[in-house]
Amino acid sequence: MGVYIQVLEGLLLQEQQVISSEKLAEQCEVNPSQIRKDLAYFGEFGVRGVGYYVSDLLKAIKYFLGIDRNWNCILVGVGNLGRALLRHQQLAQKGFQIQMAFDCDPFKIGERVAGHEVICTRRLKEKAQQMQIDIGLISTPPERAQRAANHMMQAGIKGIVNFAPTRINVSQDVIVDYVDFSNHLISMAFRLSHP
Amino acid sequence: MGVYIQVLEGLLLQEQQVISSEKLAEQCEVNPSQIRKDLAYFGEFGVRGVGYYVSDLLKAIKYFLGIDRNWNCILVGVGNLGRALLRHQQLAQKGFQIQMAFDCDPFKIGERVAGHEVICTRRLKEKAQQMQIDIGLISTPPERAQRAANHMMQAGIKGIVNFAPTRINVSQDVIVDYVDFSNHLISMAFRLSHP
DNA sequence: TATTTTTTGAGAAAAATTTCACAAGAATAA
DNA sequence: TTATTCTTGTGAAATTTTTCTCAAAAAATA
Ligand SMILES: NC(=O)c1ccc[n+]([C@@H]2O[C@H](COP(=O)([O-])OP(=O)(O)OC[C@H]3O[C@@H](n4cnc5c(N)ncnc54)[C@H](O)[C@@H]3O)[C@@H](O)[C@H]2O)c1
Ligand SMILES: NC(=O)c1ccc[n+]([C@@H]2O[C@H](COP(=O)([O-])OP(=O)(O)OC[C@H]3O[C@@H](n4cnc5c(N)ncnc54)[C@H](O)[C@@H]3O)[C@@H](O)[C@H]2O)c1
Repeated sequence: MGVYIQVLEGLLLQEQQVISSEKLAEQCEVNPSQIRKDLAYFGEFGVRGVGYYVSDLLKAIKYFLGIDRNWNCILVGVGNLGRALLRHQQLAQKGFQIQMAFDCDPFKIGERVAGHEVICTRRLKEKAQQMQIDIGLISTPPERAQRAANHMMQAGIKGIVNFAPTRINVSQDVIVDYVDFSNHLISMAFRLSHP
Repeated sequence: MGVYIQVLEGLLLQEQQVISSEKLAEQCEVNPSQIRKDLAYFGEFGVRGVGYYVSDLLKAIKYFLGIDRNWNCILVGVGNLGRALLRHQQLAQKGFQIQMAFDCDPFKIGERVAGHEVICTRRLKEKAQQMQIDIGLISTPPERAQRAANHMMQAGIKGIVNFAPTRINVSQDVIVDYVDFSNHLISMAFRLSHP
């Protein structure tokens, strides 16, 4: 589904107003029926004989996915990856604004990164509860990921995206999503080895 | 499959020598049959009544996936994300060593990042051909990703991992893998919106 | 040694996903 | 107006993935 958004945003920039499932499928590298099935799932957005109106379709997809609004995020672990994420303006443009950044390293606390003052992790609960935080991003070393998750749960955060390559245990009302780049490299290694 | 490695590596550290599909499944948050099917696909590694020998299983999985060797990588685009990747030692530990880093910004060329001298992208072909490079990582802005890919293809690179949120066109003997964090955030937004 | 327990490997069944095929709606051309 | 072309939405078919089940192998116990 993310691909559709990516390609449709591109079409919008090129000021293309209408696209057929066939053309969209080509750009997304999927089957046209796949696209029609996916889109039909949440409404009738196409016009027979014409195709889909790019702008309307984008709005519909975003509404369906729940990204027609802003989501408040915090980040724990201001290291190499954490800094990159804080400086990555596109996240905010897509509606995922990192509101605060935490670290436990006294040398990092107080430092400013991309307009954020790095705050001590011990103050996470207090700080995060002042604002309604929806999503927590973990970019600590793997052995600290569980601790970061615990802090987030104590602050009532219900969605955690974990960039550290380790599983974490959470109460069952919390949703965890794991991001692991190395999986992509592994997949690449596999595909290159089995031509 | 990446999850299995992650969890098995953890078990190895804890010096646990044997694990059953049931216990492994618990930690990986998947179904035990799933694990047995997956593992049986490339051999008989389990021992009935006992389970799987962690170390042997890891070796077998790594061999099967083609990550029992080193893969030479280069990176194009030494910005926020590029720097994070260059400084991320775990990649090299996993057998994906970033051998060279390229950028087109004259202010960045010559700079040293994590032991790498940033090289002008125009010299990519010449430099990359001196060493057998397997995989190219793209961390340029999206509008420059195609150009980066073209440079890589000219140097004979057959695997491209694209961190820029845009599709790229490649000749059919080149494998592309797309990494897009925002997909994870979108998925999280969706799951939080539909409880 | 015989019996019970544990746990895999794999065939069968179930579920989910993807693709096909085409009727029907909308635009265009005759 | 009528025929033709284009393209969606959807039921049916095909394929893939996941889960269930259990015989059989290995270890533990009696
Ligand atoms: N650097 C990358 O490109 C990259 C890529 C993929 C995954 N990752 C993963 O992301 C994580 C971070 O990687 P990195 O390269 O930024 O590491 P890093 O060591 O540069 O940064 C980790 C940061 O977390 C902080 N920290 C440690 N414990 C903490 C705690 N309990 N609370 C708050 N902050 C804490 C440290 O002070 C440090 O600033 C790692 O798990 C790594 O495997 C990194
Ligand atoms: N920063 C993040 O955390 C993050 C997260 C996810 C995805 N991304 C994606 O990764 C890419 C890079 O993000 P960033 O934040 O590092 O951006 P950035 O602007 O900091 O870095 C981009 C770098 O690419 C270089 N560059 C531009 N054109 C080039 C070319 N033709 N050849 C070589 N180098 C070139 C620029 O000089 C710059 O150094 C973007 O596409 C972004 O969407 C970034």
